[in-house]
Amino acid sequence: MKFAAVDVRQAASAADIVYEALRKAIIEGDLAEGENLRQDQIAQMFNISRIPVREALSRLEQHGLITTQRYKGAVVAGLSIEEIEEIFEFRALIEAEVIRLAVPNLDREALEKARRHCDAFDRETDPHRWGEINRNFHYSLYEASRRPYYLQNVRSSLDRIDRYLRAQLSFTNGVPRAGREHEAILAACEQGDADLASRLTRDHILDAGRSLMTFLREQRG
Amino acid sequence: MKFAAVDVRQAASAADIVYEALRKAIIEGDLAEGENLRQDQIAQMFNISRIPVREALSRLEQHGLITTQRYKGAVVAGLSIEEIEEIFEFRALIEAEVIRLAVPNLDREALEKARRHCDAFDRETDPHRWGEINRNFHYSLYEASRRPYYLQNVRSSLDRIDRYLRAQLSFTNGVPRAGREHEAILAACEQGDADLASRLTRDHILDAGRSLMTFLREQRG
DNA sequence: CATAGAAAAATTGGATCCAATATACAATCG
DNA sequence: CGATTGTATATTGGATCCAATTTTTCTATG
Repeated sequence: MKFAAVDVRQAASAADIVYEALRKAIIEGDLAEGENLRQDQIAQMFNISRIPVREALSRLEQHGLITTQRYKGAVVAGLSIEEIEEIFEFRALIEAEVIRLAVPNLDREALEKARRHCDAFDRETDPHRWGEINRNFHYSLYEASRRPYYLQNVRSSLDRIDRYLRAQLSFTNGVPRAGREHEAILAACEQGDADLASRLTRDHILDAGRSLMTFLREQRG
Repeated sequence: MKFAAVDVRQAASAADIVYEALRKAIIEGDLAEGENLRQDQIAQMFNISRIPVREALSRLEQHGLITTQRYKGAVVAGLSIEEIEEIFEFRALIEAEVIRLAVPNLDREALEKARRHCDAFDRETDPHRWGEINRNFHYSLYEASRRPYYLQNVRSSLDRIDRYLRAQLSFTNGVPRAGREHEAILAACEQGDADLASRLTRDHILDAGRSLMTFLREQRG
């Protein structure tokens, strides 16, 4: 018997849907840090019971996106300046290595894809989309590293600080600079210079971290 | 009225207890990879309902220690040779950096603690304890890095491959070598040579990875 | 005896209900 | 009037029950 190849991914469970929705809302900054997350309220929003909501919240807590206290509930986790600095330092280390490993494997297709995301980033005017496109650009290069575990950690660390990064990109004029740095990274990749791409990626992340720090220090006083 | 200050930490929930117990069993290799984990069976072992068990399993899945399929249940995750290699490579990167950051902060107390764990590792004859003592030794140095996020990732990556490492230490004679490498790392730390400690840590992890690879390739055929 | 199909058992995800505890607010007492 | 105590409400963690689906077992048939 012949049949079309169908993506038979298991339909997402309710807990999966809630988890993804809350994760997205947190990393995009739609849920402010410190905001209360009531199980019942979330359950009603999705028209489900609290059971899958609890499961979703438990997962979010494992990833450090929320904190929970018995009888008190969950709140969106806030990060101190020191914690944010540490995560940027970590990202610089990991992502510099990931792109170093990726460069030898980058083919024409991957480079073209990265080019499209790079251009899209420069053209985009909606602040809410910068974060997404920024991820797409970096991931399109990182994927060639063929290191799923590294990528999982890249994603996890970026998830934690993405909302701050997005806020900074929106409130300051960090976008043109990020765009230029993207161009330089992509050029190094196109020339097959792994060391240069690695150094530029590291600097790109540390620069963004420093900008964010000054932004936050002044915002938080 | 005077009274003693008491640690009023919230008693762990049932889900926490199950999570920690299963995590320990998996990383210590008491649960073999591929082994089925039935919610009902686990619930009965702990005399609780399936609800907290499900929550614990959901968390374990987030950490990559098990995989689940609807209507089929959970199995202890097995890692391919490539996945294990990648995790060792990742650990080498992270832990080399962590110890570099730690060395300047190591005080007399931390060094003495590390020395005790180092000696205990050499003296220990029970294979089941090597993994634990190995962790204690490395963590006692890493903690001085004052990088909680790095340490979280160190723990998470070590969790995934610890059972293979323990098996290899038990079945081959990798312990004396690891002991010598620990000595060298500790000596570099005592001399305040961060770069050397970093290089030695990196080599220590990569060496262990290579030993494990040859062990596994021959074991798996 | 081998095999296809039906029935039974096993197993998970989710809904509803209950117990435990924190918080907010009213009642009481000095 | 302020402080303290009691009570009602809000909220979470867990138990029990139900629905959906897979796996296994049994049975009928060629």
